[in-house]
Amino acid sequence: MTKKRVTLADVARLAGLSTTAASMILTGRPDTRLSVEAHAKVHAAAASLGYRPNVAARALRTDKSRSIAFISDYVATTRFASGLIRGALAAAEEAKHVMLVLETGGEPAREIQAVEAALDRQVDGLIFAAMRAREVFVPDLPINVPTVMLNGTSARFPVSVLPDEYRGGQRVVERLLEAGISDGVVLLGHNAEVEAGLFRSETIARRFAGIRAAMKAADMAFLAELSCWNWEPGHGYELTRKVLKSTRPRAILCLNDRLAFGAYQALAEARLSVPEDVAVVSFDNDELASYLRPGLTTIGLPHEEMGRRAVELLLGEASAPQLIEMPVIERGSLPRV
Amino acid sequence: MTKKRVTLADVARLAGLSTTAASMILTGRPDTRLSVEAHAKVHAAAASLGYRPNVAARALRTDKSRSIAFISDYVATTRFASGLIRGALAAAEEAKHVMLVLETGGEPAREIQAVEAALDRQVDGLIFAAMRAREVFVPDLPINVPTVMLNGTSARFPVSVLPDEYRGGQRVVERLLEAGISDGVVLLGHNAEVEAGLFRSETIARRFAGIRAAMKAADMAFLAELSCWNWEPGHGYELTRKVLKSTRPRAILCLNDRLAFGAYQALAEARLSVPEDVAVVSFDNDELASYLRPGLTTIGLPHEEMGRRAVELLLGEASAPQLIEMPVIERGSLPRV
DNA sequence: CTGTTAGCGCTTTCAT
DNA sequence: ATGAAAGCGCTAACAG
Repeated sequence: MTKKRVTLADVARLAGLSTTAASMILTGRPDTRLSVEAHAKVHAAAASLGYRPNVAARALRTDKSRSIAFISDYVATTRFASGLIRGALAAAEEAKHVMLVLETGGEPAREIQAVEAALDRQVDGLIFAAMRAREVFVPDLPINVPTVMLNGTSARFPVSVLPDEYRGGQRVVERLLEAGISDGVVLLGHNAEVEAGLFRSETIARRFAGIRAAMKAADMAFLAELSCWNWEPGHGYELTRKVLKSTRPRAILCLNDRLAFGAYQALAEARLSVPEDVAVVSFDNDELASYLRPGLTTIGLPHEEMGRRAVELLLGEASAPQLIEMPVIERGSLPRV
Repeated sequence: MTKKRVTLADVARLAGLSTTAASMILTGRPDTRLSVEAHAKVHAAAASLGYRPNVAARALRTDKSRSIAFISDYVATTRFASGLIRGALAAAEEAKHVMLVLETGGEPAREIQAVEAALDRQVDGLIFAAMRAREVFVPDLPINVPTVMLNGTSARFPVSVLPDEYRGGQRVVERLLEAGISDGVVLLGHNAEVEAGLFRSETIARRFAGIRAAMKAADMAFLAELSCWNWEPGHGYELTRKVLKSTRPRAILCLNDRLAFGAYQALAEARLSVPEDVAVVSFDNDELASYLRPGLTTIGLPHEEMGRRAVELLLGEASAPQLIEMPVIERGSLPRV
């Protein structure tokens, strides 16, 4: 159990060389000219002993720990955005880095602890991730490692990765047009404050902006705009039920998939079929979207790609914010003409 | 940016003491008898400089890195079991540890890399987590730190944390009885091979065993057993549709919430209401369960609790496998009498 | 071409 | 009651 680990000195000894030589050979430094024979001996020794470098020791010496920290409010553990962490994990692995995951619940005290815990371990970089894209609280501590904001922004750290919501908003309208639908569209999930960027998320405001811009460009107007504060299935259900009493929309544009889910329930209750009677299109590409019958056509939040990009920016060089394209996920709730 | 970090030596110098004294005071060693004054000076110096210990250096010296590794197949990033990671994260934080998360996709090569990456960083313990509880592949490497299996088992490492599926199986039947339902129950998601423990998961086999035992104890028999290999909404829908053609069940017992989701769709289509016409009960407590109308009563997989327990076992002392209770989550698809 | 030496920042005997 | 010195495992100057 407590068999001592093999050290570089052991390898050097077995190879009959100095630790310096062993170190140089094992780390593959280019400028050094040790004999081919020496290389062979060291590698053989390392292999036979099962040598593994002690990263802590190396970090102490080189100031490079080959690890990064992923600090998030809730995102790490939310179905909704676990894609962020998965993408980040994959990119980190490719770069032979390891990722610490820290959750803060959005509480300042835990934020501080998390940053300190990460910095104390000499991480090579920090990712601040947010469940809802917005200005992220970053504790006012000295941070002397590269930092990127993921699905959020910070005045202090300009490098951020965000979904291209404006373009996504345009796309959903364009997609409606492609389906031959240019009127009778109900907007589900409107909220004036959010649209003004006051709450929830700046990026959602951009989603609205994109939608408005495309509507205007196509000279379209909504048949109705149904407002609610939260975007849960229950709200989608109630609002859709209500609107169906007074009018018969041709399509429902939902601000997220959970609202769409509720809309489906109300539509089914009213014996209206999707997409023949009423088409539905939405945002997020929640797992839900594939469970629905028919599958929900939705503008996906590219979480995995975002997570990956964040790590690449962190480990490479970058200074500009990055907008990641939101793909149209075709499923069947909105056919093409 | 590259302002050098404050070291213990800086603190000692400012306090006018040796690093030894500073170290002892800051780590709060009990047996030492430095003057109260010395304590005050060191703490003041540390605070004014914003001193933070270098964990890598400390780890090198003490062989304790205050970090653990969470190695999983997919679980870290799956909505289904992100609770595992969240619980583990919370417990690690409480114990002032940090958690490395590694994903292997179930590929042996990546498993090996992950274990090596973790061990190279001197982690204090390893958690192997599986998305589906079963015998987990653990690479055949020397592992000299405490290890616990989470939602899985390994012959090599006896400490494991699993849901108490047998008891959960019994509970669902007992709950049906409480609702006054003792016949007309359809089992949705039967699979002979799985039940025999041959595929998918050993724990699911125990779920079946618990169900069977409780049925027998109550002298009940299923009206029908609908088999399928995968447990996706589509299967639940199709099978329910089919069974409704020939019979009218009083209740549907689903092996997971996704099947139940499909069953709801078929029931709605047949204009049968839940729970008045047909009651539904299920397993997992997927997020889905709360979206349904009415909410789905389900036997929850206690992921968060499991993750938490795994870390506690890892950091404390433990040698026995742990069975975590599966709670009945009441929602409305199965009223009490 | 290869080895010696000196730390990285910290804890820990062991003296004083 | 306090400090000097050694050393964890590794890398990087600098000599040979």
